[in-house]
Parts: sequence; structure tokens; C-alpha cells
Amino acid sequence: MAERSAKDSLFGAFASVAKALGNGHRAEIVDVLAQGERSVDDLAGEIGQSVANTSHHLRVLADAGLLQTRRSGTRVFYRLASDRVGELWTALRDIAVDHVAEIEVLSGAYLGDRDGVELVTAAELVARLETGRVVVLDVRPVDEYLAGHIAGARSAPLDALADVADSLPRRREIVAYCRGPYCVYADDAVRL
Amino acid sequence: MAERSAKDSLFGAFASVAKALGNGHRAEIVDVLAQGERSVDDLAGEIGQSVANTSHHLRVLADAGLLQTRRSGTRVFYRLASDRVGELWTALRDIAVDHVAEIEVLSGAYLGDRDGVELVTAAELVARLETGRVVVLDVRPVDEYLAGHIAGARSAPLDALADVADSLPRRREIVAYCRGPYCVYADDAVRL
DNA sequence: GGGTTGTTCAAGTGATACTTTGAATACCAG
DNA sequence: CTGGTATTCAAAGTATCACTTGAACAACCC
Repeated sequence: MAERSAKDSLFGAFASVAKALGNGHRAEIVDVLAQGERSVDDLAGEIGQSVANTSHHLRVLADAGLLQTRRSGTRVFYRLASDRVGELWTALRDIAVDHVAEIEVLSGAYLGDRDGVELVTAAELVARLETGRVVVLDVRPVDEYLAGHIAGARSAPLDALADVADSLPRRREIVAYCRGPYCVYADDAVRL
Repeated sequence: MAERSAKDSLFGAFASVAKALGNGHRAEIVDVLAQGERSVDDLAGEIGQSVANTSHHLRVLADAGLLQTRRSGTRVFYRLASDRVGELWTALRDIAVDHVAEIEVLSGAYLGDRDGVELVTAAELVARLETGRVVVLDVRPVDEYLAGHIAGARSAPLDALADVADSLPRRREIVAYCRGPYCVYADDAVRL
């Protein structure tokens, strides 16, 4: 039946989009890009790969329709092709967390021991912000802060944290945040 | 840095979920299961593969946490592990349609020429239903009808359509629907 | 026990995925 | 237009994995 092979091709094409996400480095790229656009060389540093290899992975993602590019002078910036791609990534991550037992172990290994780090939910944070009891620090790189941040938060990238620290009020509570559940910046910042 | 390899493992685990969806047959399985649970040999027929091979693909999906099983007597029924998996599939499909040019061609090849088939949006259908101007047929297999269908729709699986047809009022408009945008049952039904 | 339905195993086939290297291209500044 | 920076491309090397099939095995029902 010709219908069979046409159907196979169609679903094969759907599957090819999933296949593009089916690699750890590419997943990481998407995770970073969910925070805003980045240059190739930036991304290469972020995922710990060579620029050439990163460029290759970016091409795979772009060919699958997940990314778009913008050229600015000598640099090329990549970004998610649409918000829907961000949703796709979030859904994928959530499902992995919910249904794959292994993830719990691995994320424990990566995030490390969270003893000594108080976790604050989004709702709590809003409440504390309204009463002016806290100072909120955005410990992501400056670019990401500029691309969007919690209202009232101060930028304090990890490597500049020491400088900023001096200017902080000593009597108030300080809350640090970063990219999401799989980002260690905030943990590191608190320990610092 | 140990952090690097821990991060790689974590994102590798995320990617493994995507990898499970990265095969045409498995994508098709998920698409079918979005309609409700199915037995292995049911699915095998649906995707045109041997039972052994289908069982293998099902195992891959289940290991990725995307499916769950239920045994009933001699049969094993598979279903999506959660609604979130359905959302993941929908997001993936939508992105593929939006961003992959090839899909348009392929879906054209599969769905065939829709000349002579009037398409009705969901909103229109509701409006026409309320004024009682239409009879709505659910042309999916009976199981799927039982698992849930549009209020007021009659079950009329494709292979039994001829029988049902006789009992239909001749003066009223008839609308057929099936699984979604990538299902040809309704097209076939209208042509019939 | 006999029949039905699923799963597992071993094996065959084929292909693909990832990374690295070195060269090529595109752009900017002077 | 020349040098420097950023990115892409093409090719090659390496490794590995994915898909399908057929037959044996297991679980269940009657």
C-alpha cells in the first residue's frame, strides 16, 4: 500500500525533530538558549566543546527547525526558533524527571549537596519581595540578565559576586537565582 | 572538572527521552496511544510491523518513561505514561509542521488531495451542532470512540460505514472526524 | 493440555553519530 | 586591501548503535 510508505515518511519527519534533541550536548544547547540568544563561541564554552563541534550540533538543531540565526557583524547568534520550542524542551525535561528514576541520581550528582542552601519557592519569593525584606540577586551572566530578569533583581554574575557583595546591605536577607532547576550558579553563589 | 561530566550525564539522560521519540514507528505508536490505550498486536497492525518488532519499540518507549502497561488476561495494554506525554507529542508535531518545510510535502503525499473534502473548524462544528444542522460521525475504531468522543457524535468506524450510512437522515449535513490532522479516516469516509 | 498473546534472545544487516582536523568563507577595522 | 576574528564546511577517523527477523520461551485463559 502506497499509503503505508507515505505515512512512514511523514512520521519519520516528525521523529527527525526528536532525533535532533536526542544528544546530550544538543539538549544542553537548547537549555542554554532557552535563556536567550547566544553566539557560537559562547555556546561552545558553555557546553565545553570545540567551536567546530558546537557549530556542527547547532546545524543539526537548526536543520530540524528548532533554532534560528541572526548575524551581527562577525558573530552569529543562535536562538530558539519559537517559544513553542522552549515549551517542548520544558515538557521533555519534566517528563524525564517524572518518569526516569535515573535522573534523580544524576541530578543529585550534578547539583551536589544542597545542605546549607535554603530553597525558596517562586510564591514565597514574591511575598518576601513585596514586604521589602529581601534583596534578590540574578547570578546569571550579564547578557542573560539583560535579556530579562525578575523585577527588582540586581545583576551579580558569579565571577563578579565578590565586588557586588561589598555593596549589599548586611541586615537584609539575600536570595540568589539563576537559570532554573538544573543550574548550579545560585547554589555556588550562596556558598560563596 | 567533575562538574562537567556530571552535567553531561544529566543532559544525556534528558536526551535519552528524546531519542526514544526519534524513530518513525515509535512516533506513530505515540500518536496512536494519544487516542487511548492499545494492545501490542493492535498496535502492530496499526503501524504495519511484526508483533516482535512492535514489542521491542514499545519497550524502548517504556524504558524512556513515556509509556505504562496494564495486563488484562492474555493481553498487555500500553498507554501514555501521563497527559504530559501527550502534550510533548503535540508540541513536537506542531514544531515540525511550523519549522520543517519538508513536512508540508510529506503530509500532502500522505493525506492526499483534499479537493472535494470540506474542512470544518472546531468552532464551526460546535456552532452547527448547536443549531442541530449536522450529524457528526466518529469514524475511528470503536475502542477509541468508547474511550472518549465529541458529545452527540455517532460511532461509525470506517469498515462499518456502509451499514451505518443507510440509517442516516438524507436531508441533513454530515460531518466526519477522526484522530487529528494526520489521520485519513475522515477523508476516506467523506469520499465514500 | 491446547490455544492465544507477548516477551526475550541471538543474529544478521546496515547504517549513523560524534569528533577532530585543516581549509575556506564572511565580516570588521584600520 | 590586509590582517584578525568568528564561523562554517568537507573529509576522514573512530566507534557504536539501531532495526528487523525468526524461533524459543513465558503468561494467561478455557
